[in-house]
Amino acid sequence: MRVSKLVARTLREDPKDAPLRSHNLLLRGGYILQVSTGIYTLMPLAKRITTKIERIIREEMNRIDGQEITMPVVMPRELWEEAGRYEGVGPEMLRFRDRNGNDMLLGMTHEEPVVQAARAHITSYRQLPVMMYQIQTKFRDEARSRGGLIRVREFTMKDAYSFHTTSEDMVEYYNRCHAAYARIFRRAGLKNFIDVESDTGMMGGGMSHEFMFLTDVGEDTLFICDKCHYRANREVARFAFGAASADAERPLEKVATPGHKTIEEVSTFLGVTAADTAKAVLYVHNKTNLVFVLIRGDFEVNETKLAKILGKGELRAAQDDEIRALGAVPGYASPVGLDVSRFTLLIDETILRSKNLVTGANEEGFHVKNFNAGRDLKGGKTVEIATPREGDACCECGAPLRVSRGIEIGNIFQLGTKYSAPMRCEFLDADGKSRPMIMGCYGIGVGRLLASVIEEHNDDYGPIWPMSIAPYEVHVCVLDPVKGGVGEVAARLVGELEAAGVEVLVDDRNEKAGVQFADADLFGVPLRLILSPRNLAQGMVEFKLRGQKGSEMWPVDEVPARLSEVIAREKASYLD
RNA sequence: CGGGGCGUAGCGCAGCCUGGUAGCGCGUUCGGUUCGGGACCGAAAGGCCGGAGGUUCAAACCCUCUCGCCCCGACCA
Repeated sequence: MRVSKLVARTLREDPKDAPLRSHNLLLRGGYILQVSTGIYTLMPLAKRITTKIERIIREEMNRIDGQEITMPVVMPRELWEEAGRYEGVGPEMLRFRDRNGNDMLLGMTHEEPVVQAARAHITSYRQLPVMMYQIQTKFRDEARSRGGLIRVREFTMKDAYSFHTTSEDMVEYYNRCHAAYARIFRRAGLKNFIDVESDTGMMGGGMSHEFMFLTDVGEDTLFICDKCHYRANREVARFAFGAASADAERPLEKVATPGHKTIEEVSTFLGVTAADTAKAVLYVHNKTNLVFVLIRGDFEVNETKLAKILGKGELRAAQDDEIRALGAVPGYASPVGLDVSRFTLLIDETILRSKNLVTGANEEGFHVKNFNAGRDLKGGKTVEIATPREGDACCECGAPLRVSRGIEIGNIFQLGTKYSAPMRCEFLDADGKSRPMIMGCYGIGVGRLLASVIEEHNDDYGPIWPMSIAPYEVHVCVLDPVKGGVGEVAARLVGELEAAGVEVLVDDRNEKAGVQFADADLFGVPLRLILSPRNLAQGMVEFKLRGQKGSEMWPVDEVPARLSEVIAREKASYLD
């Protein structure tokens, strides 16, 4: 390919609105073009990279017996009603009508059609297990897309679905897929990633893991134990509680706290710590059910955990009038003295471990001291819905947890029969009995992976693509092509390399060296050859690795052989 | 959905407060001189000032409404 014909305009000036390194470089190098919020065109360089990433994904999926299919982007409402998800999924699913007035939707994930396919084609245990996957466009109408390709609305995703006769078989396959994912990311050149336990979210089902690329610009918060390697997304992270307080329970005592409502105000006013208080957090679940959460003042409620406990439905913070309707007073609320049958009372484990806490008196301007849940509350359900904090003890080994940020580049779920049962995707077992298939599902965001690779591999001048996914293998700069026959030598050399199967990007423009080098840096091709009258007069060509300072001089006629050697070496370093 | 900000030439921006025939840098085109880290000189092309309505003799500029985009948060994976 010639740079003069490459559809990729590089930018000298910093694009605005692109604080993320990957976003910035993708724009400056002409890799992507925004069409709308969270919707991008991938220009030729980016397309070549994603094609290579997809090739790696295909190889690894095929290696674990995957079969590639393509499912539709547009689906009818009826299909999604079969598993009960049409109503369950929120506005992130784009819905519309076709010309006949049928309710349609844009696929954001493909459990329904893949289950339909399995149901239609698989009837016997003899045919199982099976895995089908696709690499295809998804649309999620994100409330807020951001960061270039990191978080978009339309994106290409590899999604895979496996079907099994037993949970054991599914779990075994889940582990194979787990290993395949690690290979995919390593082959794509990514090093700094881990897997974490995660929430299953709208997918539902049992255990799930997310593969996270660790970076400060990540939008997920992860808790990591460096001692036992427990690691989990904030949404599911657990931690070990300290020993229960052995203090003697003192009698309840009402104290005046005029104008002091927040935990910080109350604890400061009374001269205690936030950990000596019990915080009331009120929610409304499914529009009518009031949920009263009591948690120690120094912790925050993890709403993902809360939603899981409450089950399906909408969850929002309660309004003041709804709180008053229970007889509680906003800012001075607690379950003490309230009719517990009128709401759902959830008591976090942190409360039960503590004694003599300060909590609301349900009276304007008053709190009570020496609240002890075991003594002062009747009813209520004990739960663990506190979000861990940095330094809290690991739930497995007790060592302090470390916090890190990450970008989710892949996830794997143990779905079980969440979709196969309602959709009657069944097989006949050896006893002739009909049973729902046990499923797993596995996703990788291709664009996110690309963006993550840049985040990991770049310098001030541009991306430094790993050879395994680089848009081209070698970038040939031809300085002063009209002088000293440089252009002719370049053409001959490029022809020779291309004939040998090398992917060459050649800068055939009559541009100054600085311009060519700057663009070459933005294109990030890992190997570079520089042809100039100066070098060629000595019969030499300069060879350079992108991102490294030094360079070597190679005799012209040795270039093809030496280059293929380097390419082979580079490629091998990304093989798993 | 809440908070903040921005829409003026392909890109980055000034002009708006204080209304009076639209400007700068980069890029692009043509001619010339240069030629190893974003050269220089000269000429030129390119804008319904996001859209609609209003105020005014006159609106990029003032007012109202709308659409789009960015950042932070909420939400989601």
